[in-house]
Amino acid sequence: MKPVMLPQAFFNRDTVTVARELLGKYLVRREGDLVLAGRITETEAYIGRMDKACHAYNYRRTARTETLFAPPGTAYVYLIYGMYCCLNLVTELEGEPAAVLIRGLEPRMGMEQMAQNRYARPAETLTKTQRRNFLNGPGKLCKAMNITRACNGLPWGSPELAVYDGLPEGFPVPPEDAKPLEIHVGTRIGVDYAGEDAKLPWRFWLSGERK
DNA sequence: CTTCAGATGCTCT
DNA sequence: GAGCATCTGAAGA
Repeated sequence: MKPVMLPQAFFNRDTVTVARELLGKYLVRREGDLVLAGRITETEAYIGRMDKACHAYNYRRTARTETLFAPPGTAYVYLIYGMYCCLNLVTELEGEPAAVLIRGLEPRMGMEQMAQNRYARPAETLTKTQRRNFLNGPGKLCKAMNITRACNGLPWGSPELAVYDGLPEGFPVPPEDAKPLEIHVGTRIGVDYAGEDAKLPWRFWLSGERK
């Protein structure tokens, strides 16, 4: 199967649907000749129209949330806890502030570079625990792929950041990726401040994921 | 395996 | 000034 970048229309849909359907797709990060990629294993939906957990709840428009009002597929990257970045992809019609948070990946391309970005060491020197928890968190995957606030607002179609169905030419998809997806549903992480909305079943992950 | 303190700076009130 | 869509390393079970 030939790899194709998801069309922008993929993101111009209900956010919860997009979050579910992003599982198993490939996040591809490019910087010059460098190509990094990972299979998406965990996502969460955030919908400003009615969701207290969303930064743009009730259409709140500030310098930070401005990106959430951008066209579908736009990258929304923000700093959290003063140290880590989180990557989201904007969803729904332009002007509807909503996005999917990418919470977890399995590494597929550029393992060596990602190990350097994350631990400043060769991949072969990583411990079992480091290897097992390599990209299973929103801050971890951004660190590994050098996704920073400089990526905030990147429009859909930018080579620097894209989501593919399949891996780029020359990189065979592992057989395990061809198996049918087993999707789990649960509540979102770290949004207790959102009251009742914290109970919404808007987190999705593939079996095999830890946590 | 688990819990837990501490890091660190931006965002909004 | 308070709080945050997190992570790490150390210590204990």
